[in-house]
Amino acid sequence: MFDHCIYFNTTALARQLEREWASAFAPFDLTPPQAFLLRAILDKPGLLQREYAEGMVISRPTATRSLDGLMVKGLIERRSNERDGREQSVFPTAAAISMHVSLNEASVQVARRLKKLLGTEVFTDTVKKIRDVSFALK
Amino acid sequence: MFDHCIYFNTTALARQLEREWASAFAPFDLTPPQAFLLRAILDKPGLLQREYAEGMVISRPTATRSLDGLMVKGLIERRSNERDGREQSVFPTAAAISMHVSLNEASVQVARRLKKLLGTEVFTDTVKKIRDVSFALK
DNA sequence: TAATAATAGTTGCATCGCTAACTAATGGAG
DNA sequence: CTCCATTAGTTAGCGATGCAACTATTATTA
Repeated sequence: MFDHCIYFNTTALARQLEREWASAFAPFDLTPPQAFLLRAILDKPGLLQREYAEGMVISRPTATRSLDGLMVKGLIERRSNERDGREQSVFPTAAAISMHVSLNEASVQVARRLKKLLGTEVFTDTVKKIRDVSFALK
Repeated sequence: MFDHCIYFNTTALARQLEREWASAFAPFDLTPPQAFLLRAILDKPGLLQREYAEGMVISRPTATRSLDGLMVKGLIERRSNERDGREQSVFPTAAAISMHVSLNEASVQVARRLKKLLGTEVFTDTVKKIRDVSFALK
């Protein structure tokens, strides 16, 4: 019934992909949102929470709680900024740093499997189109 | 950083689209998931909860709770099946039926706007590609 | 027929996401 | 310098979603 609806099909796909990446990150005891946020922090440590929120395209409240979760797991730490008391810079702990490579690898493997399943070209073009729509909506 | 990641871009787009359709359905006091489920029921009344769950690509527990919400709003009713005591058929109330046309229209209008924004061809092709990935993951 | 398996639906629990509203700190205008 | 606006982050409250485990009912099998 909603075959041509971009909302319906995108949200459905998002849920399916969530499951794929959940399996991939399960060995690390991380959910996909946690894992992606951590990967962003590992890639560019020391940014503000706000900046990670922007990068992940989530609201700041969501970022607060995701970071809370990562802190409970001992994977990040917040450091207050001296020049501006409002800001908090986020850094990965040693435990997180030791996961860096394998975390990225886990994600790459899922993507690789999908690429094979769909064909590299289709895969790449699909991602590009999704990004285009996303960009147009900003 | 996740520019080429299908998970990241799809979930981000899903959240953006959620917002677009939320505005469209706000006048009806319905969230997008509620509105889409109701539209499915209006389109094909009398199916089992399980069947609507399948159609919407959500789990049965989620369907249970979404239908609870629609029932509280007086938009659907559940009827126990006599031949099989486990089953419950779902029907729209008169109140829901009176919303049918304008509900669909509200959704069409958002889609129309996006189509214009992106170009009909790009739009259609994007939806098709998203569906292809979704199908491949089944 | 009695025991077991399968199915429909629900409930408990957890995560993720949002908006609105809040606190605390900084910046700017007067 | 003081008042007001802005900004970073948090909290409260809600809905959506899933998995695991449960109840009730029906179907199957021995």
